[in-house]
Amino acid sequence: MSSISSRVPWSQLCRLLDKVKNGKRSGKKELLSNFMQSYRDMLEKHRQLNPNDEDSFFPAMRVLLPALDKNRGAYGVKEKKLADLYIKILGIKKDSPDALKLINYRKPKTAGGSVAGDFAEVAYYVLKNRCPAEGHLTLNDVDTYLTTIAADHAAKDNEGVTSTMLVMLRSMSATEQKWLVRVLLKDMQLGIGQTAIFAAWHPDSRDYYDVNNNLMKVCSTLRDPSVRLHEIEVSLFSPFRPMLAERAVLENIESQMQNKTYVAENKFDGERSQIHKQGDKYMYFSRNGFDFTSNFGGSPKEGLLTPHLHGLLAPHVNEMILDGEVVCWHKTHNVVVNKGEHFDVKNLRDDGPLQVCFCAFDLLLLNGRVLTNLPLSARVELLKTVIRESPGRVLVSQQEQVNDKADVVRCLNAAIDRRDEGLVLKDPDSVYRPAARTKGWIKVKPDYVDSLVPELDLVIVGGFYGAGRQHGVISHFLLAAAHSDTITDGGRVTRVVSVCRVGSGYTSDELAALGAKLAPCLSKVRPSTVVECSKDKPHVWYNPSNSVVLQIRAAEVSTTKSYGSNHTLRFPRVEAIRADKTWQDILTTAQLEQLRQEASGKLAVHHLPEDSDGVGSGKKGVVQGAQLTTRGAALPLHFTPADLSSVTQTGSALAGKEVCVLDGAGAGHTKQQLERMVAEAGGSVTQNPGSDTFCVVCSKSTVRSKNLSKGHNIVKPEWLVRSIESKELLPWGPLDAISLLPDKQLEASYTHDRHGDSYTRHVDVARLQTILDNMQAEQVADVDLQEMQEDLMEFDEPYHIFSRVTALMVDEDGRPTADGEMTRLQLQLYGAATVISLTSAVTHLVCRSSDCSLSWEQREGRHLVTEAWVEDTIRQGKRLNERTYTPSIKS
DNA sequence: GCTGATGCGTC
DNA sequence: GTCCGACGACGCATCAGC
DNA sequence: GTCGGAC
Repeated sequence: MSSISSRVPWSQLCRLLDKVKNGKRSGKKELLSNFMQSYRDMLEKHRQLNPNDEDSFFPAMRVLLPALDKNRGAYGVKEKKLADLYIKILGIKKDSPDALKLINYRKPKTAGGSVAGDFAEVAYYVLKNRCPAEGHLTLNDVDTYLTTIAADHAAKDNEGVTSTMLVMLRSMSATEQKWLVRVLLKDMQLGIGQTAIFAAWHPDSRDYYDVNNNLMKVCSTLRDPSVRLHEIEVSLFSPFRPMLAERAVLENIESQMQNKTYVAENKFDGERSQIHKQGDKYMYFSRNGFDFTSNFGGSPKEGLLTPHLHGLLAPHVNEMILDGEVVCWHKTHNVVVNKGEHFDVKNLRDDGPLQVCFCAFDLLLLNGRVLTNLPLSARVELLKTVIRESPGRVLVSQQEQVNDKADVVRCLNAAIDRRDEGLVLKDPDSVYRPAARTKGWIKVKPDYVDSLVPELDLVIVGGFYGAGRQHGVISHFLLAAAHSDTITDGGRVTRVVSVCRVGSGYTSDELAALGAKLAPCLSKVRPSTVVECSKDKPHVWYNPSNSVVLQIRAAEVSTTKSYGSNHTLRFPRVEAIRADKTWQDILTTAQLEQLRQEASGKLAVHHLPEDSDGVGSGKKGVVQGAQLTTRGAALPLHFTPADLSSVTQTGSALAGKEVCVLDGAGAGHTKQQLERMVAEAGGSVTQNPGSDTFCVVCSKSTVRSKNLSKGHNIVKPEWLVRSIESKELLPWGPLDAISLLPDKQLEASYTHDRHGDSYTRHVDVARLQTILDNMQAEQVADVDLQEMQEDLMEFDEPYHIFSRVTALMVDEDGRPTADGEMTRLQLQLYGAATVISLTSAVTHLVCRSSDCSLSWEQREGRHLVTEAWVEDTIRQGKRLNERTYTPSIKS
């Protein structure tokens, strides 16, 4: 029996994914829901014929949510390996332009400005002329190949991976490869995430996934959204997503604590681990549901922990699930060692100075009884009865009551003295909610508090191009400290060494301003003042002597071999852009070393004042002059053309829209005139269209416009002028566009007939003439519309119920209408052709209303049916008699 | 056998 | 308030190239 | 892990 996935062409799924990616948010959900519903319908029918078949939506779901798919292992390929792989199987030279595009996919100059930073998109352009125009694989084929790749990677069979990739290359179009790449990279860029996708599938799917980390189960157990799952609980040997903690804001800590008594625990600095036990069988799962049983021990006879844990459990404990943290214990110093200190708790050696220690803080199941709905206080009481502490091996998290901010501050100060990572505050009445971050637990760390950590001023010496949303721009930086050994007698800094990279803490506006400030100190080669920093060469270098100083916040200083200073920072982020400082004012390597020694690397050494006022006012005098630079304070954003500064806005047709004007020829304007008009109409202008760009304006198809057409709507200057004149955004018809993205194509097909005539708008004489000319010429626009129809999804037999149906949606007066999108999609999904104006090919007029004024003569023998005919036909799986669905005829 | 790249998991 | 993606550090495993 | 931004 063939599965549904073997009847879904991969090409068709890719078209859906393209539409979802390019669609508006609400549209994304609807597209997915429609797809899921039809898949569900087919599964249901399939199951009626084959009651024992286990087929489910899983093959499709793991494509939609590849990052959540734990049912097969890693592929072992990311951008770099994929680049090598493609270069190999395409047989292109390693230094050819296309090979360089793949390897340097982030660099705009080599990869191509508009697609740089999106590896799948870069690959698409490289593959475009090198693979078939249309693929013939099904979803099931791709699913099988992916499983093969994962298996070959696990078996270290590189040749196997290469040959599978080659087979797929030969049977897929470039677009299909693009989506394959996204699945392999586990980053679909759909603009819609697990929450929405789960919600579209089944109301219980998110909760169910949270307790089993198993997409296959989610799909096979939850089939009908109207059938709810009553028991959604953690269960033995299924990894659940552990409960998380929300970040504390010390100023508001009492309201975060709901003004009641909480308990404070140590925040252990190790790795989250859940231990499942039944008799002598044990399993260990990490925070993300990965199985580390082989490291810690599947039985009392093996592993780093189970042999020591087993005997510490009370005799009556048969089944049990513990939640806690595995940390490292120093055997001779008798202390817990910070995670920052160069070890891996999962791979400790028995003969070393460190051993695994489990810090238990919750008990979720005991002897068949699920405890998640008990209050924390009750769970912890039970926890104490099932497990005995043993120094250095097992300990149970100690709790201390905290009533107000002063109590929290006292506990935090004590944590700072112990060099702990921080505190976790818990509501003793709270139940255990898998994966929830905001329902009862709060984490407090010293580095969240301004006054507790020192300012670390470092200078920018390098920049890296970003990916995804930050594509095409320098988005993160290499930072350096002053090299103490080379500071001269006069105290002048002459050399700097790298310390860390940083890529967050600033807004996008601040990043743009930073880019402008850094432009003058760009350097093609490493400046001689930057001492060579072993690994990770930045894409561009900056001269430290006139570069920008950043104030960095971090949790710890630690030693490293990755950076020239031999020091680095844990959790670095930008606190402020210090326009008032130069490289003469930055941290020195000697100071870094001192900070590292001072408090085992922890940067917080001071106490907070224990009167509650001291905290709230901490913000004031602490960070002198450390305000982040704001937009407009420094240079104008580098993408804002200066010649528009004098334009005054006179309209709002383009309010909030960013437009890129390539030329203005068609409308008798210059590029600059059009740009000014855009600004006057409230829009903004860009020279390099990005993801926020509304449209690209140009009069004819050029190399540049073709390149841009993959990610942008390319429209003609006439449309721009007409829209600005009529003071509103006119919808795009086929005549207005050089090329439209798929979602806009669909829109255009609804609002315009096949000759470009708008259903909803008045047409002036000049435009009418254009339309008439166009009808005679029968040119591009018509072809586009036909392609668009062909692109719409269709399924193979036997689900081709509407084959040989050509449908036209009509309103109650029998006139073509753009409404009824759902019915139109359903028709297309099940094999009908749909058109947007009355032609001789039309076989069915589908009326949105239950009565209709169309006469028999006007129908010319066509079927006239209500939308119910479509719905009922799909539901029953066979084409129903049209006559019983004829609308009543109005006179 | 060493080293640097690359990927995959943790935080 | 929630969700999401783009970023930071590490250690270990693996592999290609010397 | 942190962070900013979209919704």
